Amino acid sequence: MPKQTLDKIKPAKREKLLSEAAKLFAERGYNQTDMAELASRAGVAKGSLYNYFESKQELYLYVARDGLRRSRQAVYGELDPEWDIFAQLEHIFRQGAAFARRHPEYLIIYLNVSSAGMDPFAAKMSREVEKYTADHLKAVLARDVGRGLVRPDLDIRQAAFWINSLYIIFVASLVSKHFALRMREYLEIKGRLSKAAVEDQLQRTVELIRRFLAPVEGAAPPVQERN
Amino acid sequence: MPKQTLDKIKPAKREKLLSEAAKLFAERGYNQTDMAELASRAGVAKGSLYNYFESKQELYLYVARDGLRRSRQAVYGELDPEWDIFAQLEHIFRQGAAFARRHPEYLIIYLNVSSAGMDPFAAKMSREVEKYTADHLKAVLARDVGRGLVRPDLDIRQAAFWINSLYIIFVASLVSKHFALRMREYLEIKGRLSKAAVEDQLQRTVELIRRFLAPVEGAAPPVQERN
Amino acid sequence: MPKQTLDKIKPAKREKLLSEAAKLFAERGYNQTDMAELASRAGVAKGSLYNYFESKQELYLYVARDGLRRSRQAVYGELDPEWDIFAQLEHIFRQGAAFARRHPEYLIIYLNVSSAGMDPFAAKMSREVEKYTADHLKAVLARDVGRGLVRPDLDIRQAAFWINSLYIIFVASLVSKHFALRMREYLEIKGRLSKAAVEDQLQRTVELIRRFLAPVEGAAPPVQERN
Amino acid sequence: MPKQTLDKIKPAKREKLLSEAAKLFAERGYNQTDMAELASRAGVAKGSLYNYFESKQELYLYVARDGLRRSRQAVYGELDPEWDIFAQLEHIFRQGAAFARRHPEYLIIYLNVSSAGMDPFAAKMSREVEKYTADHLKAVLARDVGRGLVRPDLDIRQAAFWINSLYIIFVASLVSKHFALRMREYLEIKGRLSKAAVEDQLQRTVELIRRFLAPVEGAAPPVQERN
DNA sequence: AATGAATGAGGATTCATTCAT
DNA sequence: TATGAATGAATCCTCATTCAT
Repeated sequence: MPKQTLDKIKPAKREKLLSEAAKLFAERGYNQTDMAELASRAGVAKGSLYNYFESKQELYLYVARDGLRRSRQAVYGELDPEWDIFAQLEHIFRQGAAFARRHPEYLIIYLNVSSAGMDPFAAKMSREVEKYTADHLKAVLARDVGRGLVRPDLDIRQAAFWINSLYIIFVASLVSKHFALRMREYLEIKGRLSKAAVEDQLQRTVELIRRFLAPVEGAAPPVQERN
Repeated sequence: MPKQTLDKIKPAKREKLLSEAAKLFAERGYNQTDMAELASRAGVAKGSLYNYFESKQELYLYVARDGLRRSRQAVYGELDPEWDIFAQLEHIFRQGAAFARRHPEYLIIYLNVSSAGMDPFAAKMSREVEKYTADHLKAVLARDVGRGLVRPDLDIRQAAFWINSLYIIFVASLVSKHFALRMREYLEIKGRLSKAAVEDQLQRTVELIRRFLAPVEGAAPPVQERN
Repeated sequence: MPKQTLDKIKPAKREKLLSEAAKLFAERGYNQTDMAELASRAGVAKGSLYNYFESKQELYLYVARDGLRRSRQAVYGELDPEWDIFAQLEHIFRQGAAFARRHPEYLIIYLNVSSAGMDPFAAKMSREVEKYTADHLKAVLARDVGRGLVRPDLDIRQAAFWINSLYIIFVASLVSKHFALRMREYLEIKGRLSKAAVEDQLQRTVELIRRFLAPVEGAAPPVQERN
Repeated sequence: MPKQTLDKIKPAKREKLLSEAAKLFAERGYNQTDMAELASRAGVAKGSLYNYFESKQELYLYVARDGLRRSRQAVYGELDPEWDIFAQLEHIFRQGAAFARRHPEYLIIYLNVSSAGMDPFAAKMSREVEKYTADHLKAVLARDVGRGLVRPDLDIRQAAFWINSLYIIFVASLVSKHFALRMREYLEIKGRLSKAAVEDQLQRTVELIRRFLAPVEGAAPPVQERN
């Protein structure tokens, strides 16, 4: 979608631009982001933005997709497909949390696709955002039902939906002022969310899911070793 | 927060104004909503808006809080505090779904408080939005632990957090284009979300929660009869 | 120019209205004065202002003329026409200074008639503002030339013009931020203008004029006694 | 205070803009001047004004200061500091009158700084406006007392104050509708102020001052020859 | 006569996008 | 290709005045 020109500029410059754009869009929201300020922060001329992208909307879309790609890389990049679902989920949550700490901007942008007035973006992005994760979760769940690690009566689609829902709320709580406050309210945490509190919450959530997935008669299956 | 003048105008006019404001804010988002268009849709003069509210921001805040009140009334208004947690949750989810159908605008506005650039609003509203539900859920859970309806080893704060998280995702899926698409993707639903599909999803989610809360040894407790 | 209704309201209310109007016009200037705020300060309804006056412009004109009348009363009201020009001038300057202290608003409004954008008012008021003083000064000067108190070669019109010019600058220095600062700059006065400094300046100015008017050969004529 | 952009546009365009701005501000006053109309008169887009200046207020301030500089240049630019005070005063009054004829707008703007509601501007400009002239007048007077051209008992600060007061009233009478009318009223001039009448008034005023400054025993000193 | 809600023209400022250099 | 000045539609808010009660 961006113009060819974008590929011709120095990678460092391109990185800087995309990174500043993501931060600014996350900070201000789409409408409140000023192309002039963006250009200035990125150290390029305002007009140059229009050499690289057709419009603000294209730029936003590109940044959002770029963020999605980075997020996916961060979360799934080092995930071994052979791990069982429990190992994968713990990995996913932990990498998600780490990514949220490093690049809250991309998660904020993701969360924003569901905002009022962002329907044009939702129409273009939602499916591609969700499909990968949905397919992955379902495939692993199905496989691990087959392996006897997950209870056989599980409704896989529902399970994937619920698990991902908890993941969304979890990462949202790490990057959104509102969701962070909500989490602290529910969990009665005073002050800022510490790294330890996040790790604790992560483990509790994964444990919750483990319990939900595990075959009923026995205890939860042992955590599979990875690397 | 609104000016006194707002109380002095005819109720029908006030209703119309607040209702159109909610719809427009939900449709366009805060920044893209034009006060002139709002006035025109509400059938009042632009200047009149400023007789009722100090600013666009005050108006938005009032509409958001008004929506919260309506939503709470719709969801909790006819809830009998004596019902057990399972009956209450089913009621809450069902009333939430009905309210989402009747007034998606208020839920959309609620979801928007967590959007980028809405921090000023989040700072003012988040706590009051979440506290009521958090306190209520925790109280009922604690009571029903005491009654033996809920397993005693339950971490009540965590449970309340997770239950409400599922509720948020559930209603979001009914009002947001993005979340609706996401739900259809996960659940492999073709076309629009039918009322029946929503009811089905509602029951599955409540059942999931019931299972999670129920004392382990026995089956899930029977659904409590209400009137 | 005001409507008849103005005469029918209680004098105290009318006084309050005119007084608040003068203060507000002086404080903010004509354009920046808000009829709503004026009404509120005066303790009347906004609509009532339009029962008393056709428009903001009429109101302003009335207040300005009213101020002129008060100022003239304060300055000339107790002046004995039989006093010589020197006694009269000292009286005028002193009463002018006292009036400036009591009612700076009216002098400020007078000074404003010469502001940019106030030509419509200048067209209506300037002559009536200036004619009285001009005629009076010239008459007394002419009389006192006849009495041998003022040098016979005096150009009476010029003298009246210059004397009044000094008077204008003198009172402007008492009520206008700019002219006060200018006076302090020229006279090298630190801090606020004290009452004593004003009296000193008054006497110096009157003495200057006395010297200018006095017949050349002799000393300045003795100050005429008045009750 | 203006933005850098102002320096980067073509001088003719900048001149046109500043000149139209001065005229419009002088014609309408600050508040009544519409940025859109200004842009249109200056032949630039409305938005461009905001590329040059942060705000209307900054623009006004710049125009006012620019006018002050031009006025000072016109009046003092060709003044030889070696001239005696009488030659200098005649030069100042004459150049002032000429400048008032060429650029009444700048003098009108100066007079406006003392208007009601212009205190924010007065606070920023008054001292810089008055200090130069005050210092200059006092210095020349002191020097010429030393040279025996001015009577030694003169209170120099007072004299400077009075002389400048007469100058202000003189130029105000050339540019302000109100002061022009006042002058015609005092001097009983019918119709417009002719150039000859202005020159006559100028000479009379300077003669008045000469008489006031001259050492008492002798006649006024002869007019000093310059080039 | 008094009130204050209603009106809408007006006006400062913003900002995505264009385009000449 | 890079730049940033130019543009003008868009938008929040003000306020003199009207008019129904």
